[in-house]
Amino acid sequence: MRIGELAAQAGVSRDTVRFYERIGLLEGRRQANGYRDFPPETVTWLHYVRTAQTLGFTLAEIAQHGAQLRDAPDGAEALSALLRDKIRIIDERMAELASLRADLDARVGTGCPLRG
Amino acid sequence: MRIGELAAQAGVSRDTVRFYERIGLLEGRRQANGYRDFPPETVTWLHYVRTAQTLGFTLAEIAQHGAQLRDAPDGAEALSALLRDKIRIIDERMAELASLRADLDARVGTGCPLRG
DNA sequence: GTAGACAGTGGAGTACTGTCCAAGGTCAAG
DNA sequence: CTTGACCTTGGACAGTACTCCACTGTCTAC
Repeated sequence: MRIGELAAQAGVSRDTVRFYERIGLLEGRRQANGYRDFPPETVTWLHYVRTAQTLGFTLAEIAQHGAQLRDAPDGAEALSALLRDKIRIIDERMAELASLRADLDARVGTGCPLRG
Repeated sequence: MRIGELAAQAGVSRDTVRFYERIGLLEGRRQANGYRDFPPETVTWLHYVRTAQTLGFTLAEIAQHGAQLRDAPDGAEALSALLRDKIRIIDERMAELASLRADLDARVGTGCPLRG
């Protein structure tokens, strides 16, 4: 898959793909003519990148996830472990939001919410 | 309250306070000697700023919240409205996280989660 | 009246995450 | 064999949110 198709399928720009390759978030194989060539699962990897970004990881951290995956003896289990870790973070984030929500809820309608 | 005390109570650096004043996130009253002088509720405002940042607002947007508050005929009601809006956003964010969690949950333990 | 903590300014620098551009190479179709 | 879509590179630029620095002024306590 060339860069244009990957970009379209993953919903990012070509420049973003090149940028991601530069910072090590994407592996760079090449065709004989110099064009980048990506395997289909790169699309899924980019979706994972967006997910992790949503959870507040920096691209550098996400690149490390990728490196861990490549080094793991069992790739599938390693990724499952990463995902379980993301789920834990989601649960934490939801708990934070719930407490923030309760806090805001308590302030709404009080005489002066800013001072509460 | 001078800048040092505000910074300590709000958990930000003095430079951050000065930066926030520069971009209009904070009002700048001055003592006779030129020192900044903040009312106590600025601490609460800074906490609000952190909350809004957590929810993904940029500082420019948050500064607009502040401007809206100042312009509102009923300050307390205006802030309550802002808070209700934040609660709505929190609810949306939690729904997103829940669906993300379900998605990840489904992938964990499958043969190859990345390709799913 | 001096030391030390605190305050002021302007401006430079940083990290992160892209985004754009110019100049040029590749390839399929007509 | 030219056109147009697609690809390459390097490097400049942008927006966000700080962070640091040098130099200077103010105030309190000894």
